Amino acid sequence: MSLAAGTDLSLLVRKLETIITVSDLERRAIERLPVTRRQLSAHQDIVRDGDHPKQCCLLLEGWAFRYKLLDEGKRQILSVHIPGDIPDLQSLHLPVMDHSLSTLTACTLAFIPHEAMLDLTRNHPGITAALWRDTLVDAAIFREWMTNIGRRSTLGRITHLFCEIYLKLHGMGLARDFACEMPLTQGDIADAIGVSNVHVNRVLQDLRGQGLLTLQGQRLVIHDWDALTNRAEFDPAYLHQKRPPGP
Amino acid sequence: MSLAAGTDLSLLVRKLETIITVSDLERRAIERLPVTRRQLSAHQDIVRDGDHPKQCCLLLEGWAFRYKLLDEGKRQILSVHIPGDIPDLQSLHLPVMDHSLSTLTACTLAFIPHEAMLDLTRNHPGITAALWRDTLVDAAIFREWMTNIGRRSTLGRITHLFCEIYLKLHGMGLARDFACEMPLTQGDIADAIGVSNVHVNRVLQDLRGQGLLTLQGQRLVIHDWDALTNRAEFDPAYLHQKRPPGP
DNA sequence: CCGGCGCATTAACAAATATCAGTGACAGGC
DNA sequence: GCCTGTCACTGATATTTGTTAATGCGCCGG
Repeated sequence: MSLAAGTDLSLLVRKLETIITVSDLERRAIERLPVTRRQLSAHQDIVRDGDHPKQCCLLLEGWAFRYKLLDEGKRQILSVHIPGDIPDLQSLHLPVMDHSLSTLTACTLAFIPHEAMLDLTRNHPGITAALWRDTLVDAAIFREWMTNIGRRSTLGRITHLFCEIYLKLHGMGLARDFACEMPLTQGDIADAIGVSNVHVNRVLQDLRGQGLLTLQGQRLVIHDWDALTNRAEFDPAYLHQKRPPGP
Repeated sequence: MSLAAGTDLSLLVRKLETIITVSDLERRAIERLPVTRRQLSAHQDIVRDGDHPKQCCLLLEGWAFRYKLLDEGKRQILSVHIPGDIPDLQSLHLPVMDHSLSTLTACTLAFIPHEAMLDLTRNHPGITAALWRDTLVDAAIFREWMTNIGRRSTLGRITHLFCEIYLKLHGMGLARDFACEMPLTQGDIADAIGVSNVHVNRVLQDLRGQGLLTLQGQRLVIHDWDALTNRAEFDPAYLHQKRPPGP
């Protein structure tokens, strides 16, 4: 808990507002939540497969991702998270983690005790519905990823991932003009879309060669949004964003 | 609404009991829900991508599945549902369907108006939590499927799918002795695990050749559960079943 | 009883993708 | 300023998987 708590939690309010309308009463209840701020460097696990967490975390700054590890070091990345997300909200009702959550870049996190979140939901059915809905959007994104991994070409998978990340950032006001940060390495992208890192490299070169996008350092620039969404068969409906998702 | 409504809805209670403990008060509230029973034959859409449903359906008899369609007829199956499931519960908070729901076999369904479900959740926070949790388990299964499709061998994917289905049926008392119905065609399996139907055929023959399972007509018999779960790298934790999942 | 249809199966071949084995650029720690 | 590790990138080769096309079987309706 800190002086900045109100500020930290206003990010959560902003996130919920991309999904529902938040009343003043609800806003105040949210901003009264006890939070513990913590800084983590890149590639630190926040919760691990098998853990029984007693708190959720709100991502304030930086990127995080969820993943599962299989035999022989195979890894599947399950989701990518940006400021405003609560990547382990599900732990509120599923006591045992079935996957891990890790920082991708250096992050600032606000930890909120489950106790406090459950109190909040007990007293504010509207917030309960909003948080429930947030986990449902999460699931909708999983469904789209399944489709991406199972049924699209590698080129389609990569472009679809980029379109999604750009729109998520844009929805939180963190990107515009078809450019954004892209801290995922080629190996991360590979583990997110179910191919090898070598193949990601080759397809990225193809995409660059076609002039569809630039990916340099940690920065993605999309040169032709319409062409890209076509290649990806990208339809943003699954993101269930409140406002019409014009980038 | 019908005389059989109480009976129909006791299936929902049984389902929730595999996940939480249901009080008598809650049980009575559930059994008071207004339901419309309907029979559908195999391969009928229940809700379609883009629809704005005004009700949820409880699956009473038969199997259903969710799917997305892509260009050129590609299809990704997202989940398989058995009696006790509410496959479109998410429509309670996500007004627009981002995928379709269809019967796999002939089905009996109980439709419950959103209005009535929302009333139920307003008056029974415990049920809200249970339903929310049910959608979270749904999402946990999506995560496992993503991993399955993205990072396992075709043989692993098929065996993993079979292990999951068997345990889900077992959890609802619909299967024992390592045998169960399996109405999925090879083409359905292919669309669930992201490979071609021809390849599914080849790998199934391999599995039969190894004596791990029998798949004849519409019936699956698992000959060596331990060997199968090993091949699949199957860990049932992600199903979040209340009781320890010994088959 | 026949015809049609969906499903399982097969083979031959083509395409996509993984694997392996590197190279070089760059950044951070000491 | 050097060492070390990570990351992007490359080429050769091996595997896996998809595609296409054809066959046969069993079931259902007329």
